[in-house]
Amino acid sequence: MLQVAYIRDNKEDIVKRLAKRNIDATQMINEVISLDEARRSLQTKLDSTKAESNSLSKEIGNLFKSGEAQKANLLKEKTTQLKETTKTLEQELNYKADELKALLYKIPNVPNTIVPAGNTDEDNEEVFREGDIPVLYDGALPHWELAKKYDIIDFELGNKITGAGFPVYKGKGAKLQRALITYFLDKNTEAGYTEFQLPHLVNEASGFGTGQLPDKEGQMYHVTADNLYLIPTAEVPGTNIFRDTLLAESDLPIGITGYTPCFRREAGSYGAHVRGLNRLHQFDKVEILRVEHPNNSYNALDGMVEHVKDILKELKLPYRILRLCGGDLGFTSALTYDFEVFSTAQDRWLEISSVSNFETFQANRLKLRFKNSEGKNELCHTLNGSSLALPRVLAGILENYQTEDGIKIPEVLIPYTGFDMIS
RNA sequence: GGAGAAAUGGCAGAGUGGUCGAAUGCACUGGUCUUGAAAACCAGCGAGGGUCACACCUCCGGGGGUUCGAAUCCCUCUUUCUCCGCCA
Repeated sequence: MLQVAYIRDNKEDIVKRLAKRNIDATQMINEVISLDEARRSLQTKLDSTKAESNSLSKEIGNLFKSGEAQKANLLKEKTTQLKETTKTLEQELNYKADELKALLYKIPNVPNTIVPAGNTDEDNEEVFREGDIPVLYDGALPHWELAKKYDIIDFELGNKITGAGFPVYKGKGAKLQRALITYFLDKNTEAGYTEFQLPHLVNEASGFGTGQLPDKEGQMYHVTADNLYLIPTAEVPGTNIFRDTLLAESDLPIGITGYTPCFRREAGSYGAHVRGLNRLHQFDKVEILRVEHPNNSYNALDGMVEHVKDILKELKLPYRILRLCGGDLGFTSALTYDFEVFSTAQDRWLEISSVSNFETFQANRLKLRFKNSEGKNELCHTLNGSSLALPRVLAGILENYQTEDGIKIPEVLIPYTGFDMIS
């Protein structure tokens, strides 16, 4: 959520930068400003009415004390009137404030100046590419075929137990999955992130804190009996650690990491692009999350990108990094880098990580602040990224590491799997 | 699930109808002292709204009520603790 004061002071710039998302925010921005003006003038009226009745109350108290009950009772009548005025003003004020809030919830974050303009993923800007694309043997298979051939992932069994999009990992497949999780967590903690185990269900307040609510509830599984939501990403419980928090400047930066399953309802879509592990209702992910001083957040973003690069390099997977264009940028993000692994057998790029700086957009909603060197409370910057999302990394490994004799395990993972080949 | 107690500023913790946005301690900031640091002493120090700045308004877990006036009384919800029950 953007801050009203920021909108007031940077109207033109905001409209210009939001245009990169292909939205014309002029009207919304103007409405915010006029709603805020209306809100403030009501607030002023209400405040002075309350001030009057406060001072009358004091007077009444004093009169009763000095035994002048008659005078006091006269004043009481006056306060009754003021009370009614207060009530109506309060109602009007609440109405305006709600309207303003609802509108603010609808305005996405302002893209950073280096975000390229564009509509679709085709307009994303490739900024880096590394790793050799392997030449595979004749008859190389996509991962869903490999999964069947080596009996390591069972999609049909998942259908039986739950439904589409809930695969069952078996034997060496399960072990490889667990190896990846442990390896990612180890890499992250080595880089200074503190490991957390977080709840997989969150309450409504947390959903609002990170922006899944009020508009995107359809994407989450909802446990209606207890009004809880299954997390779509560890970002939700992880970021909400810091809801309503006032930090000392010396607490920054904070880096945390956590493994969680992620649950996403997603609108159903079928075809090769969502086959196998490409898109699931339940998948595993290791997330990194940072709370930063505003002066350092872009530095930190670069650091996170380097960190993810390092992991992919160790896994020896061919990948590229994209700077997302305005049209592809997430609602809450100011700048996002996507990582994609090239899947040779599918002959396409698979998104495996998304690293973003939200600047103060989340912090404003969360009320996540720190006391700065001037003693003033200032909003922190928040960032997060996947490091990494499991299914597509797994798909990438299966497809790129396949040989006619079986699937080789990347060297860095062998200490974690205890085997070097799936055959 | 049953019975009881509690929720107050960054933290701890007083405060049971008016002068309480709230004692005190810790933490923090500035100063004195010191070669420097520590200690000691002095001063400052909650948040949000509002204002050019003041004034002023709101906030004592959330919501509602009583009252001229509520941190304080009542209702309700949530959470925590203690005891009992049940259970991995």
